[in-house]
Order: sequence, then structure tokens, then C-alpha cells
Amino acid sequence: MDKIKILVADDHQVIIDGLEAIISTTEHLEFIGGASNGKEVISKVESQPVDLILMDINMPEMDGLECTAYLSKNYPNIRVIALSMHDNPRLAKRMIKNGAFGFLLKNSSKANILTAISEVMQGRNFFDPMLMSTFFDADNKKSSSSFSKKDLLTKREIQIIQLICQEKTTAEIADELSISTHTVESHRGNIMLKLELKNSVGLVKWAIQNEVIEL
Amino acid sequence: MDKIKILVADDHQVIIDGLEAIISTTEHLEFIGGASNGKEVISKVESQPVDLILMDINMPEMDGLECTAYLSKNYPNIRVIALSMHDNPRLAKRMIKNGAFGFLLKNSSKANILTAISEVMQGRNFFDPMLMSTFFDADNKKSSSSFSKKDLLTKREIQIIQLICQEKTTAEIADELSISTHTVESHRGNIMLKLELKNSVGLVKWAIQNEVIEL
DNA sequence: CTTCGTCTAGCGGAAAACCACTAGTTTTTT
DNA sequence: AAAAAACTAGTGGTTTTCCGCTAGACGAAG
Repeated sequence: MDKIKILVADDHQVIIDGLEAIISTTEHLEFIGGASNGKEVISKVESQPVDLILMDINMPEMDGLECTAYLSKNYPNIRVIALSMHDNPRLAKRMIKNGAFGFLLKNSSKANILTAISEVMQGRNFFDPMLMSTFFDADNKKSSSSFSKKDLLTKREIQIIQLICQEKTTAEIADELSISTHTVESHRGNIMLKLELKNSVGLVKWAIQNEVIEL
Repeated sequence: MDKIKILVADDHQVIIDGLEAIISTTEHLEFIGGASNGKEVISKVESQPVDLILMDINMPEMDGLECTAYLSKNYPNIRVIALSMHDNPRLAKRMIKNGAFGFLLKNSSKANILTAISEVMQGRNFFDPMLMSTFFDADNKKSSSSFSKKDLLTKREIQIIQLICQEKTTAEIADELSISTHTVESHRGNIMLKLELKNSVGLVKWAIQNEVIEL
């Protein structure tokens, strides 16, 4: 079996050097170069065969997201593993969507990095275990710890929010609850005040984030 | 360091035997028994010290969810790793919420199981890499498969949607794009028509569901 | 028993959104 | 080059939301 040809893309030379050290000292892996932005990556893959790219997300000129999307269209055989400083699940999702096969945090262990490379080259996905943790935490923290503006709201107000989020007008809500439209407006006003929102668009987003409504 | 005392809970004896084999042949790990439902688990932890439980979710009498919730309240020092046949992210979330520290699929490799145990005993979370894959897939399929009304929209319309979702008013949007407010209204009108929406509340929800905006 | 919070209801007015319809210009497609 | 689609801009009007301010009724907590 041939060695796996790996390109490292990151705008910090230290990262490239570190990964080169890990790659070069491992059997079956071959470090074939670094790139400091997406455009460099593309010019390199045009001039030589590449099997796998360890791709930073934040880069100048052309970032990892854009570059990965381009590669997955034009070079579907090249596998991409996203690299990131931050364990941001949303970012991870976007990278996966754009065609990345894996997601690693920069402070990941050597063992993790090597596992990721081998898994991804076998066509499987690999995600940093740390990311997985925050994935769940993100959901838990909101519902359990820390104070939420949700506590400021009364039952009736929550109810009004839910109806607003069902695309109902003030008149419809008033009708449904058998109260006057003035009352509904009064509630809506108080809600806006308490949550410091500008309009109902913000209200919907707040409601979803705080799990007052289901999407 | 003492051996880690592990209890295995599953209503299938094969699973218990299999895990016992893995545990017993590994240093620092000690298999201290099996249980076929949640009630048995509780009676066992009452009679002897336990460090970690590999807990099946589907069990008769008292299932893994309930049992884990009970343990995390009354025996917070006992670590629980959930076991499941199915890579169901929702189930995983619920187990984590109930106090589990990890989530393993039953067809997971020995290496994975051992890693999970060691990670969890160090107070970290561990999630089966396979689960992570389906986590992302679940989201991707929804947006990619079948025809979406998103295709009906033009770039400009998408742009307008994004600005509306930033809680901007028509005037602000017009200003930002250097076009007249009439044009913006015109776009908004077309969007509403194409997506068959009633108002901007529906628009925000649609935008989130179709990943036109990030929450 | 009084205070506090909540729910209720109203007024008046400003701002924003929504609707329908027309129509010229630019860009893209055929 | 012609046709189609997208972007632009307008008129005129209705509906809805948003804002501020007042205020009574009721129940719970002090």
C-alpha cells in the first residue's frame, strides 16, 4: 500500500510544523507540504496528487469552508479533515456539510489525529471526542444551569409567545384565549420589554433557542 | 490504583458475557456482575461498591433511562455509560441528560469500549464515533433530500431573508443594500408568495429549518 | 391587611409590515 | 437576438405590530 499523501493547511506555521512532525514520524503517512490559505491549497492539489488534507477553518484569502466545498466538488477523492481551535458544533456541522470527513481540535492528542486519519481514509467519519462533549453540553447547560430570562416570564406570557410563534395575529390570539386584543398586546409588550427584543422576529429566535417552542 | 469495579446491565445474557470477557481480560478493570434490568442494578449497587455501569437502555421492569436518573441522584459517584443497539441521537441526549457520562453502540470495537471506560472514569464524556456520524447525517439528509422551496428563491431573496432574520426593518435593509424600501418590500412580498407564508414569524422558522440562517 | 405580581383592559398614535398592482432595467438563458 | 428571470421602483391602501401610559380585579405572600 502506498503512503497516504497529506497536505496541511493553516495560516500558522507552527501548526503546520507540528503536524508535519507527527505525520513524518508515522509509517504509511507522507507529509507533502503546507498551505497558508485556501487558494494555496487549490494550487497545490492541481500540481500534485493529494490523498488527504488537514484543513484549518479560519484562514485568510479563502477559508476552510469555502475551500472544502470547492474540493468536494472538483476533487471528490481528496479527503478533508477540518481543524479548529474552537469546539463549535455549528462550525463542525458546516464543515461536514461542505464535504469534510472529520473534525479535529487543534489541541487533540497525537493518537486522536492518527486515528482520525486512518478512519477517514477508510471512508468513515471521525469527530474529536471533545467536540462530542460540547455537543451535548450545549443543550444541557441552557436547560439547567445559569439564569435565563425565561424565568422572568409568566405562564400566560409563555403561552402568548407560543401562539405568536404559530404565526397567529393578535386578534386570533385574543379570540383563542377569549381575552381582548388589548390584553394580548399588553402581554406582548411586556414580553418584548423583559426579553429586550426589537420585534417578533427576535422573539421567534429567542423562543427556539430557549426551547419555548419546537421548530 | 484500585481496579475499576464494573457492573453490566443488559437483558441479553450474551451481551453481558461478551463485555465480561473484554473487562476481565483487561488490566485495572474488574467485572463484578451483571443485571438484567434497572431494579437489579439498584439492588446490586446497594450491596456492594460499584465504580462504573455499562447500562443498556432498553430493559424490562426499569429501563436504562429511569435507572440512570435514579443513580445520578442517589449515587452520583457511580459513572454510567449508556449502551444501545441503535444510533439514535435523541435517545443519547436523553441518557446524557439523565446523568450518563458516555454513549456506546453495542457493535462498538473493544478499543472503543476501553477508551470509553477510561475517559469516563477520568470525568470526561465519551461518545461513540458512529453516533457522531448519524448526528450530522440526520441534519444533512433533511436539507439535501427531495425538492426544497429554497430552490425557488433567488440570491437576492435569500439575502433579504437573512437581513429580515437579523431583526432589521425594511428601511434598514434598503439602506444596507442601497436600494429603495419599495424594492425590499417587493422582494419580501415575492418571498412570502413563493414560500406560502403568512408573516415574518413564519419566515424566520422557515429560514432556520432550511438553514438559510444560523440560530 | 397591605403589598406585590399577574392578568386583565383600555386609549392614542407611530412605525412597520403586508397586499395588489404596474412597470422599467439588467442579467441570464435559450 | 429574443425570451425569461431577476432586480429594481413606484402608488396607494390595509392590517398588524409596536410603544407609552393608565388602571381595575384578583390571588398569594408578607
